[in-house]
Amino acid sequence: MDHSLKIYNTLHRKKEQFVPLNSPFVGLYVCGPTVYGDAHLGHARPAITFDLLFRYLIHLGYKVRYVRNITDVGHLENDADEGEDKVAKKARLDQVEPMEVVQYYLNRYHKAMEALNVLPPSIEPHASGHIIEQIEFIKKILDAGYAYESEGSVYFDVEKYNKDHRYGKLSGRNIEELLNTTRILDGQQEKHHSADFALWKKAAPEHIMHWPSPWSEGFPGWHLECSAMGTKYLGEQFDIHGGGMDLLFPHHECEIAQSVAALGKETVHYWMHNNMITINGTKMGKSLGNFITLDEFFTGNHSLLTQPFSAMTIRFFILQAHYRSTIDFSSEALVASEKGLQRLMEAYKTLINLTPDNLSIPNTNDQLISEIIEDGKKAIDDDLNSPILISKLFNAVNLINSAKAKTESLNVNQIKTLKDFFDLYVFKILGLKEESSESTANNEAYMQVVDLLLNMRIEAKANKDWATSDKIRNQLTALGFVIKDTKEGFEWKLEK
RNA sequence: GGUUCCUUGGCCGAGUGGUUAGGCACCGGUCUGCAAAACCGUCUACGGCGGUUCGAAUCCGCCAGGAACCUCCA
Repeated sequence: MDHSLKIYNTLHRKKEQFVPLNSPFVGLYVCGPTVYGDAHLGHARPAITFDLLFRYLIHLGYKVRYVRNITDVGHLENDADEGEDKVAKKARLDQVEPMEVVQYYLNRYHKAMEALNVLPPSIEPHASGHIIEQIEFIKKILDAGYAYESEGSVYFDVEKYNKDHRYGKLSGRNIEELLNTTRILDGQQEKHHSADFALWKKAAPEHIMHWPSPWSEGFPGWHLECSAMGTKYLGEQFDIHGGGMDLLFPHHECEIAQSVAALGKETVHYWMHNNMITINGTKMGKSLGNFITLDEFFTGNHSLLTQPFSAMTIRFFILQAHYRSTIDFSSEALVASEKGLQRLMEAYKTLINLTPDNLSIPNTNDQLISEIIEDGKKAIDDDLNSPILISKLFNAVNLINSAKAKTESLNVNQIKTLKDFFDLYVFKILGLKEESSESTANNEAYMQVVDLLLNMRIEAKANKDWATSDKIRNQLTALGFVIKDTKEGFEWKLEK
């Protein structure tokens, strides 16, 4: 592939040229949700970030296998190796089967992702559907000597691993200190060290989610699913592993340790991490209780929201910040995004309906247009810098609007070039789309009625009957229509 | 306490050792019967103190404030 995509590799803390292992194939694994509650704004970020990457890699011509897992077992509350399973707890509270919880929230997650125009991944494996693979993975780690069994559970031996390899290379932690300082204080009987993490947990009698294994009736540790399913579908070595920055330690650190212990080599070439969404400067998170679900955004039904926000506004809001920066949520910021997105989309419509100037009319916009396009491509190549790309799109918006106002000139070739630019970057790569306005045949009559009214208003205006013309406009406005007077007559649309 | 990171104008948010980011808001103008929309233009910046440099908001140090991870979180 001929491209110059650079991505920031958390493993080396720098941007690196992206070179796939087996071009034209690219393996991409992203940590998906634990399905025990509705998706919130924070879930939208990795989904959209890696959707952008997925779309761009496809555009570059790669055959991408995108795996995004569903965690439906093994994710415990409070401590990695203590506490109740999140899904099981929800099931107990709601008095339903754990798999009912999983199915219910998974359906809702899919619906939210579709609204956000996030492409479905190639494979969406469930942890509970890969218990056998996870058991096999544990056996390999045991055989290699980096795990031990203790009262029916199996733990990863971090201290031993750290002697041969470096535990903490991704997160930059010095585990030796951790081991030394916590060893004595640790009250947990089963584990040799507090830093050790569970690969397999023996199920307590009241535990409702458990499977047979060589060690006990139990369930797999949380970190294991990604190692097992990632290598199953993408191979023992694959290109990109993504997820939220909060997963860097311990989750991704443990994944590396598991892979190296079981397979003797590192699995992932590029680690990518999206930053958090903050609210009043503090992380928005499930456990912090300050999150807003995506449904609440769509309905506006939350005390922090002044109005509903569409899925595309959310998507645009997220894309307006670089994925490695925190992004601070506020209703005000979302209103700004909503208006900006509207302006971008309007400009596209304007562009399509633009009457081209004669080719013989000289203008100097060829250079400007190629600069905009070149800079936009460079931006996305530079570690997916969507905010810069968007700023370039707005430069194009400016040009388009100026052409409409006849202060700039665009010929047929330039219009075509700009349209291709928008089609590719706005719709295909950034994944923005028109809000669904069902202009079906059913609406045909209604649209003609509005046109009729506005034509009557034109007549009234011609007769300088301002009372009638204002009455039509004001009443349509009150109903939610936006009326624009133009040189040619009028334009209208229905807001929301 | 340990590790890592951040601090940009009214708000959100890029970027950078010397050249307009962009969006939203505000203000002035063009257009309009009046508006809206659109267009043009103006205005608010790089936390504080030192240092390196011809030049730093950009590099270094210190200080202040904030955040993330070190327990589950995208």
